[in-house]
Amino acid sequence: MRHLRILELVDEVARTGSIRRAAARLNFTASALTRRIQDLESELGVVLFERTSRGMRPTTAGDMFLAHTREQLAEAERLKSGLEDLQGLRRGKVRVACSQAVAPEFMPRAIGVFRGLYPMVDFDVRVVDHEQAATALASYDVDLALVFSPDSLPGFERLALLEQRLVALMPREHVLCEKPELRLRDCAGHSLALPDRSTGGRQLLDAFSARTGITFEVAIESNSFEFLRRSVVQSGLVSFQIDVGAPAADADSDIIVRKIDRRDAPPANLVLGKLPGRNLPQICLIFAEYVMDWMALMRDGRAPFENTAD
Amino acid sequence: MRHLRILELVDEVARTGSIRRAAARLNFTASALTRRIQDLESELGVVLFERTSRGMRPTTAGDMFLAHTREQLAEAERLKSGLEDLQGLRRGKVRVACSQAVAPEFMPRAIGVFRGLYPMVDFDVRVVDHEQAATALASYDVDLALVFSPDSLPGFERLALLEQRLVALMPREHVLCEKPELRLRDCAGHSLALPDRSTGGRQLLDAFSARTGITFEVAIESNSFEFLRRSVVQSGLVSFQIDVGAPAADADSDIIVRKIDRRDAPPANLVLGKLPGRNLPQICLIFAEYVMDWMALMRDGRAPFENTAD
DNA sequence: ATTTTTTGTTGCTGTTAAAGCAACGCTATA
DNA sequence: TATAGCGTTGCTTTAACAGCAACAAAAAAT
Repeated sequence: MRHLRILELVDEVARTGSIRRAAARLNFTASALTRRIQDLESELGVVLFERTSRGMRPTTAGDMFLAHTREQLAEAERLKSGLEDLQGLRRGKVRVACSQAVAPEFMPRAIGVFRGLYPMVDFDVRVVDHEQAATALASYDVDLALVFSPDSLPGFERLALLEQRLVALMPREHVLCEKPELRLRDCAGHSLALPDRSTGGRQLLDAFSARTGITFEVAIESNSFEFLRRSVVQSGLVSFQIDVGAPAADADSDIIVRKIDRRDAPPANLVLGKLPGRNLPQICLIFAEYVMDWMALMRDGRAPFENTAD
Repeated sequence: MRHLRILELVDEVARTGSIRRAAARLNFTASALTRRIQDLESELGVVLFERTSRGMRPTTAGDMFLAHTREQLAEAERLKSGLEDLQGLRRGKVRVACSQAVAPEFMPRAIGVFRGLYPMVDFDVRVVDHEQAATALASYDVDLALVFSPDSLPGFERLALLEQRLVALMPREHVLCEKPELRLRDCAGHSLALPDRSTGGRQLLDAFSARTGITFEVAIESNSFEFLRRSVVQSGLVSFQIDVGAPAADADSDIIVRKIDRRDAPPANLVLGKLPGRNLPQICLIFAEYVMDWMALMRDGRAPFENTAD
């Protein structure tokens, strides 16, 4: 939609913080960009950007205009999606922020199957932590967020949630394998590989420590779940993970998964959310509903891929 | 905002149902308008209007686009209002649909005082019945609606309501003046001047008739409250009105006001509302809050103008 | 049945808005 | 002090767009 071009311009200027950088990304010249923005400012009778020697910084008015801009652009996307839906073609782009726990298994599977149904749908998936998810939603960088969050966040409207248990990961030959379910205090004596403090799972562990006084031997700490998982095998450590993020329990896996007793780690939720009050494009709604269905199935124990390990 | 021009164009075409009429209203030529719309259609890859021999009729896609259009235009207004609000000057236009009952007294007073506070604010007030109020809100023709409505309507988000009693109007020398409060059956013997069936007050009367079997002598029926009021004096009839629409009870008035017993006419509400989910421009919010305050005062019996008759 | 009116549309022309190029003044950094 | 990066401006070119007159088709009026 050509008439929304100006909005894209100011949006890009705000994002890059520079006219020249924005111009480069938009295949535009800096001079033309300057003019467009000057025209807009004089038309509104308001200065939108503060000109510093380092670039452009939105003023208060600029921030207001930006909020408006992003809302209108998102609304236009929604219209386009709706019109295409009307023509029978389901297509578009779904942008979703998700936590690391669902990045290796849940999301790829979900999207894979979904794209089998709607091949024209593109995806943009970025892995983030809680705060990043909220800000990405707020700035219309993503349409949906799927994060593991113990309690409700502001700026986050819940669409569906799935209760998640904490599980321990350990190598096949580990002594803790014997019990079908573990208490956290059983793990205290062993060397652990823990996710860092920004993750939801770690917060549960820290809460346990604070409550009971039991401390853990943290041999390895990392912000990469994938790294932690490898460390379980390579270094013979015990790590923790969220239910949905744990590797599939197939026979020939090197990693054993054991659930943690409910009393030690209170249930927390994997929650699918959007920006409050925002109307999502048709295709995003379809995908959201699809994920919600999937989560409902998993809640009922009929997990769509736990038993279909390929 | 110049980039929203195309939206205004399609909006006007849809409203007038004709390119030439729309062009005339927009100080445009029909040829230019045709081109703009053709360009838009080819850009969207969708036909927005069905071309009939009598003019233009929106297609399904056109309706979707129109909804989008009106929302975006309204949103732009909101932004403008917000920006002006930021500069300290409170100005803009408030468009409100109201029922006849509040047209002669309540609205003029409210707006008069309000404009004393915010002189830069323009008003567009149109008198409508219930259904018209809802459609006017839905098509973004008005920002607010103040109507007398017994029960809640769809497409109508309540901001405030004020319980209203039914009152009888009669000439000074009328025999019914003696009692401070009337039963409806007392009025049955007298010649009446009634509002027509589209009004809320009349619906209360009809409900009473249906319930009790008591019928009224309808000497005059009209859709004009002003006409009915004059008829009370000129023809010596008894008429009915809503609390807030009744003439001020000052000493030298020719019209006497008597409340109807609660048992006869169940309380109904004067309600201030907006389109559900819509974000109103700043200035409309300010006015809405102002009216809400006023209604709260009246509910507490401290009516802001019943005793200040000038 | 025929004229008149009204509808949207199109070829052509002039105007206006906007993009690109090169250069300028400025500030922060090396 | 030199350099690199910033937004901005004068000038030229180009693309978008509004207006005029005329056209075809359908409805309304005669």
